[in-house]
Amino acid sequence: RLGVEPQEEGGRQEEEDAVQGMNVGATGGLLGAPGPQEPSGPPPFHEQVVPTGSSSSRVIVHVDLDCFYAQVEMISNPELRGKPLGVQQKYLVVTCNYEARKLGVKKLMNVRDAKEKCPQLVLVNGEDLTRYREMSYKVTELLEEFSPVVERLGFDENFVDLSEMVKKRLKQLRNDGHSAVTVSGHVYNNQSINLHDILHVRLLIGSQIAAEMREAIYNQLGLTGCAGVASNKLLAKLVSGIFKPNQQTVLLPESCQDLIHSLNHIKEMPGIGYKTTKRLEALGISSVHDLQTFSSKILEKELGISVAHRIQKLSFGEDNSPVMPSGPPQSFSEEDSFKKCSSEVEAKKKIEELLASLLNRVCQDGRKPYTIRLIIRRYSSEKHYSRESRQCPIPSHVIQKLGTGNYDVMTPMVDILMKLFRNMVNVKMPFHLTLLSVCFCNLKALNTAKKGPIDYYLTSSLSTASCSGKRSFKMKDTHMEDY
DNA sequence: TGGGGTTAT
DNA sequence: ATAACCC
Repeated sequence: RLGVEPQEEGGRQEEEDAVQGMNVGATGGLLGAPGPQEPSGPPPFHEQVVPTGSSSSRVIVHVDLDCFYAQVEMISNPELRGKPLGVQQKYLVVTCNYEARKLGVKKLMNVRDAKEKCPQLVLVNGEDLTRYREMSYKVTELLEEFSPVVERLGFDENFVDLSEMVKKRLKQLRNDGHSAVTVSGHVYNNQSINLHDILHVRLLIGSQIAAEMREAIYNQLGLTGCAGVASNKLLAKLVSGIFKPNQQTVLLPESCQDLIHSLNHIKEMPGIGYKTTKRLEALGISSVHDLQTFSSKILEKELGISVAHRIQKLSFGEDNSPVMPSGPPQSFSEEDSFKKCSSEVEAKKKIEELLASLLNRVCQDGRKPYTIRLIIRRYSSEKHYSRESRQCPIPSHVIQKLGTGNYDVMTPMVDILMKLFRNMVNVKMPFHLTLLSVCFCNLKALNTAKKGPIDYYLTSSLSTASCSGKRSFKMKDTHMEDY
């Protein structure tokens, strides 16, 4: 099931996947040397078990763009190339290019510290995510052309399940009856490749596809990035970061333990976050080895069976979570943080601003949100930050006016949001907020032409009306009562 | 710490 | 509605 353990299901022959008549040449690309050839070693890979197909052994790629926001900014303004560049949100440098990193700038560094370290640092404001978001989806869509199963992680990372593509290429190789399989990019640990091992061969083909993906992303979008190829998402993600800007690496199964033990602390394990790390540390667990060898029973009692089981699997490099196709977003939100907001009118202005941007976005998306949410963060001196939210359904008459552009949808929405606001914040008492956010969720596709017996009643006469993408919602002068 | 996202409970 | 996770 986990694909990490090559031995798992011994010798069944799956005719479909057997590669016959393939002349396996020497190889190595960058690093590969033919593996040791024991006289009574493994059979040639075209005779081996190929546990692919349903669930056994997968080939996963993790694609991770280099300093994504900075790259987008350099494309927007090529004069920034070659200079140390930081992208600023409020008083933070959230990311920076490699020129800036060489000079000591780090991600999420305070602007003052960054300027001190690097006085020549050029800063651009990155609080408006629009261009980043658009470029991000172009990357995902490009990857979806290779294989439809693409999962986004943030704006700059994607997982792709290559298992089916690899299977097809193996078949093709068999039909062509020849050709050496070589690796593209680095092999983790400089491990020797064994072309008689079908798992190695499949991962090498994955590395070739990964290289093609990076080439396509560069040629079509002008972006560079890293890739990691392995048998599950955890390992692919960990290995993608081994050679850092604009390179790729593949993990062969025999080096899996080395990879996970190269983590210095469990907090570096994707899936183990801030809270879990604290709880594990309280149990005396700090290294991957600590977690591997800790009593499962006690861990379950402490963290619950679900989390305990999942993270202990992770500590062995095992991760059976599927690559879930992300598809279109589940929610749209806009937020703004600030030092202080302490009056209702001030809050209303900020909420109107957030809402105006959101309405444009949701309009361009084409689907309609059925739920709206308001999120706040209250000032608190020491407490680790926590947010509060209130949500409610969007009235159906408002939903229907949502993409039409003809009616004022701001006013009823602002009214709803201010009710949510007063539900959370007692405006008769002093308050101090440091963040406001508005979120549209529960998105549903417009009813398209297909008419089930039920669909008929749900169809709105206005549902496909105009949204050119040019018009924008105004914040002042909010009554646009043109019928 | 920003300005986003996701899923699970 | 919150809490955890991810970037």
